[in-house]
Amino acid sequence: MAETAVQREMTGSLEAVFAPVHSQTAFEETVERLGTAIKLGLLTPGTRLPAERELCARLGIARSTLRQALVALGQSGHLHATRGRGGGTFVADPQPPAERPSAEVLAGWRDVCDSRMTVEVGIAVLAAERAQEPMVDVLEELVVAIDDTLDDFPAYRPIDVRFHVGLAELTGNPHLVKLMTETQGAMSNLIHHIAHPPEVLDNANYQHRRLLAAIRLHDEATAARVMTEHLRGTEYVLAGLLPEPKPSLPRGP
Amino acid sequence: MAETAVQREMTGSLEAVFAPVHSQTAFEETVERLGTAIKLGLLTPGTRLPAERELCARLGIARSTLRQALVALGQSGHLHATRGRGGGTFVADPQPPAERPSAEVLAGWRDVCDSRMTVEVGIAVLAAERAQEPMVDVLEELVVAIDDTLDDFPAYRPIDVRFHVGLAELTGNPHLVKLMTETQGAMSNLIHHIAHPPEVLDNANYQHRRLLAAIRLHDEATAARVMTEHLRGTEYVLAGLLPEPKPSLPRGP
DNA sequence: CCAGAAGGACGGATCCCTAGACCTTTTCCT
DNA sequence: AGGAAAAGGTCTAGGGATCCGTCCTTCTGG
Repeated sequence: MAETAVQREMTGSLEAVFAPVHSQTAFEETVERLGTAIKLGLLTPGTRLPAERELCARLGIARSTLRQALVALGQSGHLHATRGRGGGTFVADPQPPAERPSAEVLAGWRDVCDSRMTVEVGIAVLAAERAQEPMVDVLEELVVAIDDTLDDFPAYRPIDVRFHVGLAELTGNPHLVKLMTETQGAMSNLIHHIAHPPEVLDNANYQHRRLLAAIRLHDEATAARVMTEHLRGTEYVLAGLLPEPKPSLPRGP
Repeated sequence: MAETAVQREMTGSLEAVFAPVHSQTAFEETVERLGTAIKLGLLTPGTRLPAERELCARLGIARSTLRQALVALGQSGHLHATRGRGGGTFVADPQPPAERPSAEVLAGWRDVCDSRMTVEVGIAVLAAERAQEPMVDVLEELVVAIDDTLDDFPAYRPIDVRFHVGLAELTGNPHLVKLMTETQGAMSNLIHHIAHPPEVLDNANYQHRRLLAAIRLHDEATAARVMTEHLRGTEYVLAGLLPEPKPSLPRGP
C-alpha cells in the first residue's frame, strides 16, 4: 500500500536518469564561460584578457584549445586581438548586438524563469540570514549607480547583473556565485529583447532597495517576498510578449 | 565614484570566470548519473536496467562507452550482470556500504549545505506557489510510508529522497527536478555517515508534514521557514561531528 | 635598434568516443 | 529436443578533440 505510492512516485524522476548525456567539450565550455561573462558585462568592453599563455594555464586547458575559443569569440565580434608587444586580446568595444533568442530558448523560457526564481529566492534568503553590513553597503552603492541609468538599458543591465551576483557573494559561497552567474546568463538572451521603459527600471531598483533593507534586518521572509515580486515583474512582461509554450503541464494559480 | 563601486564589485566574481574548466567525459557523467540514482535509491536494489543496446541509444552514447560505465559500477558492487536471454544488468541487492566521504567532500561540506539550502528553499517556495492537490496527496503518502521506517535509516533515506525530489516535481519543472537530484546526491555521502536516532527522524518527518500543510495553503513564507528549519537540523548535526573547514571566510550570525 | 612580449600557426602523440561486426551464454517457444 | 531470440562480452578500425612543443610574425618599450 505504502509501497505503491513509493513505486508510483519513482517512475517520474527515472526518465531524467536515462536522459541523453551531452558531454561538453573544453572548447565549448570555454566559449560559453567567456561569452557569458562578456555578454553579462562582467568583462567590461575594452578590458584586456590575460595573455594566452597565462590564461590557458589558469583554465587548465591547452593553448590551442583556448585559441579555438578565442577565435570563435573573435569571429562573433565579442573579442578582438592585437599582435605585438603591448598587444593582447580585448573585449570588443562596442559589443555586437545581442543575438536573437533561438527557438529552443524561446520554447523553454518558462523553465528558465522558474530556475531563476528558485535560485534567486533561495540566495536572497541565505543572504538575508548571513549578510554583513560592509558588504551590503557595497551593493547599496550599486543601487545608487543604477539610478543614473534608468533610461539607458544597455548601461543599466550590467550593473543590475552585478547587483544580483553580488547578492550571491553575500552568502560567501563560490558555488552559489557560479550558479547565479549561470542563471543570469540563461536569462540574458530573453531580457535583452523585451522593452524596458524607465518606469519599470525605476520600480525594479526600488525593489532592490527594499531587498537590501530586508537583508540588513536579516528578515528572510520579506527578502523572499520582495525577490519574488521583483522577478515576477520580468515574467509578466515576458508572458505578454512571448507565446505560451507548454499548455500540457498543469500549473497552479 | 559610483564607477569605483562597480569596478570593485567586479573583481570578485571574475576569478570564477577564469577558474579551471573541468570537461566531464561521457564515461564520467554516465557513471555519476547512474551511480547517484542508485545510491539515492531512485533505482531500487533488484531493478533491471534497460538492455545495453537500448540504454546507450537513450543516453546518446556508444555502447562501448556505456559498458565502461557499467563495468565500473559493477566493480564497485553497485551493479551486477547476468548473461543470456532473460538476463540483464541489475541493481545489486544488497548494495555495497556507502563509501567514506573523501577529504575534499569533507572540506566543502558547508558549501554543499548552503547549496542545498538555496535549492530546497527556492523549490519549496515555488512548490507552495503552484502545487496542486492531487500531487500533494502523493507526497502525503510518502510521509505516511516514512513513519514506518523511523528506526531504520537505510529504509528511511530512499523515501526521504523521493519526498524531496517529489517536491521539485510539484513545480512541474524538469530542470529543477534534476537540480534537486544532484543536490541530494551531493549530500548523500555526508548524510550516510552521521547518526540518525529515531527521535530525529520522527521530528524530520513532522516537519515534512508541516511543509505539506503550508504548501497546500500556498503559504510560501511558512514553507520557506519550515524548510530552513528542516535542513538546519542536518547542518547542526554535521557541524558537531565535522571539523570547521573555512575559518577564513566571515559568516553572519 | 633590438630584445621581449604578445598573438598566430603547425605537427605529432594521445586519449576518448563512435560504429559496427561478431562471439558466448542462456532461455523461451515450437 | 532444437533452434531462434535476447541478452551480455569482445574486438577492431577510425575519427575527433586535446595536449605539447616548437617555431613564426608582429609590434613596442627601453
